[in-house]
Amino acid sequence: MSTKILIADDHSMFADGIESILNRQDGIQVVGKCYDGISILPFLKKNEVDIILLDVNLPEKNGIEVCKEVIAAFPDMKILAISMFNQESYVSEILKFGAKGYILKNTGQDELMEAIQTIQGGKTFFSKDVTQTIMRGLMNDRKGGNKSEGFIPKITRREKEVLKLIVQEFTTQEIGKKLFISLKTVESHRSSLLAKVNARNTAGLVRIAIEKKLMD
Amino acid sequence: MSTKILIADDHSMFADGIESILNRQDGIQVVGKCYDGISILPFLKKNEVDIILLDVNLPEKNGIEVCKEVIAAFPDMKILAISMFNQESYVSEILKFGAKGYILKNTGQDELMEAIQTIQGGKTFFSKDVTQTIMRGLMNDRKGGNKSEGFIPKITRREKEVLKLIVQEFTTQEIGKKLFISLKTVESHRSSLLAKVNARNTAGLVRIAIEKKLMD
DNA sequence: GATGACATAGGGGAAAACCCTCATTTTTCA
DNA sequence: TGAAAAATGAGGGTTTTCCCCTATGTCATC
Repeated sequence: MSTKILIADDHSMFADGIESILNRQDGIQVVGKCYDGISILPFLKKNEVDIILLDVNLPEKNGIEVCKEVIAAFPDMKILAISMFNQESYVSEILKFGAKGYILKNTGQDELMEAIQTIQGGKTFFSKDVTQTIMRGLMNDRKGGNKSEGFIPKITRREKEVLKLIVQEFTTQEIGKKLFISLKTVESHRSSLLAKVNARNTAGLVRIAIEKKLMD
Repeated sequence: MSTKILIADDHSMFADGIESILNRQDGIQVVGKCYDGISILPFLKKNEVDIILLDVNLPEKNGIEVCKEVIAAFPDMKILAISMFNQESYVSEILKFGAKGYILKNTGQDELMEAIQTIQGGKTFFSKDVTQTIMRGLMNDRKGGNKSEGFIPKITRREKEVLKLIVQEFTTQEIGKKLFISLKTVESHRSSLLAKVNARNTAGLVRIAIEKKLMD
């Protein structure tokens, strides 16, 4: 009776590597790999899975969205979030949606095994660095108030088109001509974009778009 | 007589994973792992290595720097660059310094093996996506005429301060107050910045500033 | 068939960015 | 110790962005 693991990461080299590590371990069995966010739920419906190793930064549908959906459909699913970045916003966001642990990609395989075993045992697990980040975040929250910083906005198809053109230095007018829509419509999309990413101006919009890879 | 490989990546989970994959292969032997840029040269001086799998985005000293140094000390060293990002600037930069190949972290293990064998055979290897990126970059160069595109403009100390604040969404007026200078002065710096990076507006300035890491 | 999200688009106005020219002082460095 | 580079700033203009408001047609979904 081994622990069944699903790996969800768009970097297949990474996913394959983890699989190779885990399959050498006793009592652990990698039952599947998903290279994007949308194929996870369908997989879970057809296969038995104990723990999902979930990359926070997935294309198409990011890890936080996926986590929300998975927990909604399978409330007891154990999700171990894995991320490149030790960002307080990611950590707190995905934990809010029911992830049982959060580790960084620069943690060693010993710690990975420890995390899996801890979570399989029903407890939670966090990398040391992550714990620190959370603590720092909490302290800042008390100081800074209760802004829901870092939450990932959902950008629509059209908004994304506009966003790409903005980042490519086209003006609102030029974007209108390119997309065969009115200047005013482009302005609408710009406004929505600014509101969604919580930016004050184009500079912030572009920075956040790049930081959060909103154009992929 | 197996191919001796050194893995250089700060995400040890990734490095361990690759190691696990490679060690299953015949004729390949992972002889070491480095988790930062500075430990690579010392390792090479003490160990025999055929191919380095080098992450482009290393902490402390990035992959491009490392590549330059390694090739300077070991001109025949075969370096396969690995990166999360398919950015033309990274690709062309590290190839300029003697890397023999460039693959993305989202390529599968088959392609990884192919890349290693190709490079070990003395040839070069690039992911399909990367090839496309390079081609696009070259075509843009030709279209753009004979400007030395991608050349790094020299940003002055003050300009850099202004730039940082622009990227942080401050307006010209606010920047003036923060730096105790006139709005007009800030406008001057903005103009110089736009001209130096060859951008049409703030959007481009911010994008290029991030792409070229002008704020470090 | 209603509800909600999305895309469309207009008017009007305030603010910010952008562009040109020019000039003075300060720093840097060869 | 000069010349070059950088930093400062003004006047006066155009363009673009940003921010309100409202409104309509489409499409999916419940």
